[in-house]
Amino acid sequence: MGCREDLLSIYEILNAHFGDLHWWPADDPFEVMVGAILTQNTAWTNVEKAIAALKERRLLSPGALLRLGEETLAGIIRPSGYYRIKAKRLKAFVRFFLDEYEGSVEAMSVGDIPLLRGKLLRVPGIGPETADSILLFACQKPVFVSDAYTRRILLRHRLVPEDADYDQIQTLFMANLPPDVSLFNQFHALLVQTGKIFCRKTPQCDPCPLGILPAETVSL
DNA sequence: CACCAGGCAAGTA
DNA sequence: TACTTGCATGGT
Repeated sequence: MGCREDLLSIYEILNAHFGDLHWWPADDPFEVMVGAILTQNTAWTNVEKAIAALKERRLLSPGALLRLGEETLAGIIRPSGYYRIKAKRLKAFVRFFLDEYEGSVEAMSVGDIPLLRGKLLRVPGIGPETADSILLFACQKPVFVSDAYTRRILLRHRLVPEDADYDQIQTLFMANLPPDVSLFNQFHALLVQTGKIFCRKTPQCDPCPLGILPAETVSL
């Protein structure tokens, strides 16, 4: 009854149901990082509008964003919500990215993971999930990304206690799965996809442990 | 109309 | 340390 079997079982079920989701939806690693900041507590459809607005103006590059005024940037990313604070966060991240790595994802991806994660967490506006999303989806590091859906799904399946925090949930996955970038990528994508459809906040699937995943699925 | 969305940081006690 | 609140648009 180890949780390892549960996690592998969930993965197999969801993977069979949804197939390859090939995340992150972006054209290049820098767009991944920008998207990771813009999607904080925000519906992805809103982020798409903001990304599109940046692309239309050819502003989706570290240099362009560095030169752009914060107020101007805020106006452009307005549809993503929290636009003033996100403009500040994007500017802070771009300064970090250029100062430390000259805007090179390859340069950033050299060196050990805990050190890089620590540096990302020092950038104002980058917390655990945003840092881990950048590490996994932009830098291709074997880091598991947890999020609100991951937490909710595990809670409703009673696989973690109510008070489990981000790091505990991340550790649960990383201690029980091989450190494989493709696996972590697909697993996170599957959890988000599942969450959007079967594990929303209000719809009536309250503390029900098993009705969440697709019908023929679970037997945990 | 109310509620939610792929968080994070600052304020309070 | 442990809660609480602000940030904000667009979809259901």
